Amino acid sequence: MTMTRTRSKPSAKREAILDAAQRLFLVEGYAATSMDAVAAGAEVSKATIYAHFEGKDQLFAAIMHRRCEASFAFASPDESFDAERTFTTYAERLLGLLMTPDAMALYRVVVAESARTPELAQAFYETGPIRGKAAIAASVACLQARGELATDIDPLVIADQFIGMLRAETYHRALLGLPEGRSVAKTIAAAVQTLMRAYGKR
Amino acid sequence: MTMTRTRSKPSAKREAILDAAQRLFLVEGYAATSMDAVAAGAEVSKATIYAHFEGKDQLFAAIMHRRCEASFAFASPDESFDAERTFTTYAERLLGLLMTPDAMALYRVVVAESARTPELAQAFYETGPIRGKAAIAASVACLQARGELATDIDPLVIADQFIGMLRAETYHRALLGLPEGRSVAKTIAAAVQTLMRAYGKR
DNA sequence: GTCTATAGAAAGATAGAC
DNA sequence: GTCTATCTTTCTATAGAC
Repeated sequence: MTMTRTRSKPSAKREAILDAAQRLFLVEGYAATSMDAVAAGAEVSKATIYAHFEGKDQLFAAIMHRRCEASFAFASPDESFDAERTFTTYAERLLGLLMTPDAMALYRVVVAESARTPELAQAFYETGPIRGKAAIAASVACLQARGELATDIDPLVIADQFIGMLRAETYHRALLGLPEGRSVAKTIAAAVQTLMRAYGKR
Repeated sequence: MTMTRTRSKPSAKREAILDAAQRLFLVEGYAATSMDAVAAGAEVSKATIYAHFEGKDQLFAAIMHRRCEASFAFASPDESFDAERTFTTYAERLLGLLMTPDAMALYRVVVAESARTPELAQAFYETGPIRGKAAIAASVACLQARGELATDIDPLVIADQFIGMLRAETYHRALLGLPEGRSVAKTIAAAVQTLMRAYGKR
C-alpha cells in the first residue's frame, strides 16, 4: 500500500499518455510529434508527461515495446498441416501483421531512428522479427524431420528466405506508401511455390 | 549566354551546398539536419541556400535524385554466363550497392519520410529499385529463352523473390545498425541455390 | 501527481544592403 | 548571387503552486 513503483501502477493518466503517444508517433513519426501534441491528445498537462517518462526518447521506447509485445504473439499453424499449408498459413499471418498501418508506421520510425538510437532498433529486432523467424524455423525443422522438406539446408536459412520473399515488392511498396502492385495473395502463393519446388519432397 | 536556368549552371556554391547537405542528411537524418548546419558545412550563408532551393524539402529531393542516378547505374553481367553465375554476379553487385553506408542512410530517410512525402518515395522507387528489378528480370527472361530456367514462372516474380532473399536477414540487420549475422557471401550463395533448385534446368 | 506558466534553445525562412 | 541580421514559430523541458 505504501509502495508506488512507477511501473506497477497503471494509472489512468499514464495509460492515456501512452495511448495518445502511440497514435501520434505512428501517424506523424517521431520528430513530427511534439510533446505538446501528446499532452493535448491525452488531455493532460505536459508536466504530467515528464512526471511519468524521462523524456521523449523514453516515451517512444515504451510505445515500441508495447506494440512489439502485442504484435508478434504468433500462433504456430496446426502441426498436422503439410509443408505447403504450413508455409501458406505462416505467410498469411505474417503479412496480415506486417501490412497493418500501425506495424508499418512503427517500422518506419524504428528504421529512421536506428542510425541514432541503435538500442531501440535492437530491442525492436529482438522482440519482433527474431521471434517470428524462430517460429517459422522451428516449423521447418519439424517438417524436415517428418520427411516433407529436404534436410540439406538450415531451417533458419529457409525462414529468412521465406520472410524475405514475403517482404519483397508488395510489402515494400506498401511501406513506401505507393499504390499496390502484385496482390498479397499472389505474393504468398509464389513464395510458397518457390520453396516447395526447391525443397519440397513430393 | 543570356540564359541563366538554375539547373544548367552548376555554380560552385550550389555544388558545395549539395555536397554538404548530402553528407548531413545521410549521416544525421532529415529532421536532425538543420539548414544552419548545411550552411555551415557548405561555408555559405543560409540565405544563399534559399536562393538555390525552395526549402528543406526540395533540397533533400535534389540529393535523393542525385544519389539514385549515380547508384543504380547497373551493368548487366556478361550474357555468356550461365544462370548460376548470372544470379551470383547480380547479387554481388546489388548487395555491394545496397550495403553502402550512403545507400542505407538514404533508404532510412526515404522510408522515414514516405509517410509524409509520398512523392519522394515514389521518385526513389522509380529511379532506384524498379530499375534494378527490371535489369534482373530481363536477364531471367533471357536465361529462360536459352532453356536454362523454367518458363512457367514470371521473370518479374523471380526478380522480386531474388531481391527479397538478398535483402533478408543480413541486409536487414545492417539497415537497423545491428552487428552482422550471416555473412553476405553465404546469403548470396543460399539465395542462388534456392532459385537454381526451384527453377534451374540441370 | 497534477496543473499553469514560462524559460531557453533552436528551427525554417526572409528583409534588405551590396 | 551573396551576405548579415533578424523575425517568427515551435520545440523540449522545468519551476513553482496546489
